[in-house]
Amino acid sequence: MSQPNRDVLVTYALPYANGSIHLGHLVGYISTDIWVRYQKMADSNCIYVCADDAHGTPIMLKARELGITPEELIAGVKVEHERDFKDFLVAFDNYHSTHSPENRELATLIYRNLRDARPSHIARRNIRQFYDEQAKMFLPDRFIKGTCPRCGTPDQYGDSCENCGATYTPADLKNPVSVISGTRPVERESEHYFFKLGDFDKMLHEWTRAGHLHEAVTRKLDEWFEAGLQDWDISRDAPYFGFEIPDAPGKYFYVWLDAPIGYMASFKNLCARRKGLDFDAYWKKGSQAEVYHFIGKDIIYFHSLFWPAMLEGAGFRTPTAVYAHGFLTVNGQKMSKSRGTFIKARTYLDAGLDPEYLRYYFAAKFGPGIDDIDLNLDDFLQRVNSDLVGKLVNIASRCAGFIETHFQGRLADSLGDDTLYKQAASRAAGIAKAYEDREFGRAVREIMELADQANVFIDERKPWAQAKQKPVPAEVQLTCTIGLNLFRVLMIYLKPVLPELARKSEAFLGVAPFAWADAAKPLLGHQINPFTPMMGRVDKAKIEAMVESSKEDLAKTAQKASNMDPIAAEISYDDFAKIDLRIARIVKAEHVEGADKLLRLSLDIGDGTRNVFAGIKSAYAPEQLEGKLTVMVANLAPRKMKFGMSEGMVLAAGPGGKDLWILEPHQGAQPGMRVK
RNA sequence: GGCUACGUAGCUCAGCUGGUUAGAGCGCGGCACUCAUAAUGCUGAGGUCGGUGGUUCGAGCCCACCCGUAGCCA
Repeated sequence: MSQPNRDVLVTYALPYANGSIHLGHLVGYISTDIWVRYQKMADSNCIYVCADDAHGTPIMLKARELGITPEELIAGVKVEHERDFKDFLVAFDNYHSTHSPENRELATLIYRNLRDARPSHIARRNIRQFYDEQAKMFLPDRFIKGTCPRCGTPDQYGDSCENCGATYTPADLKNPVSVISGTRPVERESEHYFFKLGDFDKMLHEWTRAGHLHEAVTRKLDEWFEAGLQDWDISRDAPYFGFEIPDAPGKYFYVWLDAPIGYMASFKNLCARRKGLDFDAYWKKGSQAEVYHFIGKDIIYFHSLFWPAMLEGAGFRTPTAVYAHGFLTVNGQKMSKSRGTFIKARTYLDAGLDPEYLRYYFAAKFGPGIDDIDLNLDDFLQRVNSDLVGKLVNIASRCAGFIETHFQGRLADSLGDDTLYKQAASRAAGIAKAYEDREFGRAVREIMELADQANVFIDERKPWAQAKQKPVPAEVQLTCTIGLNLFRVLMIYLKPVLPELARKSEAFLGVAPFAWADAAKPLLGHQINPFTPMMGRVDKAKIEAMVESSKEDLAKTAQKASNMDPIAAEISYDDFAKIDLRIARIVKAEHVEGADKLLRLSLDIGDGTRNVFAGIKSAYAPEQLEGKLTVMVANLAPRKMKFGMSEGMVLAAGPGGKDLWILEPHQGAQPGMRVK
């Protein structure tokens, strides 16, 4: 099945340099890694590149919050990401960053090519957008919150409602508030740069149905063609962490413009170090090399519309295929912080779980479609233990002892009856095709079927019974030689999924690293090494520990991430009871001469009026208040102020300025009633 | 709300362009074996294929509507 001379470049979507890798990410990185490892075993010249996606507002703000530069932030995250990938045996040929000289150069080149095309594929026009006057920046939709215009749910993001699913623009929100400063944003005009996607309508229409995509993906994309391809806003105003647009001071490339270019940049960075690797041979128009982008289903349209159009417009080749996969659910549900199923890669490893368990489990469920993959933790434990330890490794384990003790660790010179071996070896092409087609689930099913056959075979031959004869018959050596050769074939087939277990198997058998073609010929008359357990069983306690520490993990970060004032120290009821809160009628409200912030309120609490100065002038006019009921602290020690005595205090909430709201009781409450 | 997927035994999944009594693995029950990390083999019990209606000689597979789940909506 090997196809020499195949030049293959593979990418997986770039992780955002703003947070940790979690198990959901790993579905994609691992499945892509499996495909790449298969390609390499089958003699393709296959290269797997990736990078951190390092630009954009969230990274800029997170760095600001941490009091470090964005460069420092992304450098730290990159180290963490690379360590996580390495520990899950995801073997990139290069891992770069979109904040790199290569990416700046390529983004600039692509932009210039698009802009200078005749007619130009870049347009400029003014748009209105929300602006935070305090933070002095334009706000992305996700940084504006407000009340959903459709269902009235408060505290929803500027692009959609989590409650009713409505999508809208921030301008539709009721009471919009900037997440950054808490102030009300204002609309402001600014010039933006647009990529004229509509120029590529015909090209994309053809491209999306020319075998580069899964059928379901093509159907999904038809939505955009029907609606008509709109211009794509590729610029953002300063302050922004990214690359400044050429000849456009203060304007930056939107993070999604330079992110896919990061694939090329990472590859280019590798070309500079690896002999014989030529950037143009892969990316020039008309290139015969194959380029595959593996992605999650959430970012299909960036990769299947914008990206091919950009490449086409800028004079590069378009991808051979874009392969989208589904999302990860845990125990049948979306990953959840409160359930402890939002599991970081590092949390899994720290719990002492073997990364190959997860690689196997994902592989067993992975297919070419966009169906979600469920990590059922009970199933995970049973399936991995049964398949990997009980069936697969067990074959080696139950044969090795006989060879070692009775035959000095030497395999027989022939198989005797080679029917079963030939049968197993003949499956190579079918399993190769399953890998090639990303039908890893099918591949695993076929391989485990062979493992079952091997165990049945050993059971039938009963070497343990024969080994009781003196001298031990050669039949025992034959049986175990067949058994170990079947194990070897299985490990060759599984090497893309289980590279570490394959490495241990190679060491045990005393052979060079497995290649795909090795399955065709048995290992005979060969000295093997003593067997040592290669893989332990999944420990239920470790899974439980992982879930528990995921809960703790998220509890900590949630606390840190929240802008909310921390809840004050606990008090007893007695402490609370000391505060005498009363319903009060505002009988009079007036400005105080010489005071910027204060209003003088006369409050009636049933036993005559009291004089209270309240710092609410910025939010209320006196006439808005007169006659209203509110709540006051009635037993607060009187305080002498510049303008007179203040005999209590009214209760109000809000960050201050215009955003200040006094409390008002429901109808029926009367002045003087105690609030308790 | 619109669109695209998905919804098959307790669990995880296969089911080719519609065709006789719907499959596998795990788990569970029984039996056997004891070489092996209490691993393995044989065997058994489990499903009105999300719901309703329709097309057809015939539907898990086609159509309509509904319910549930995931993702997307520049």
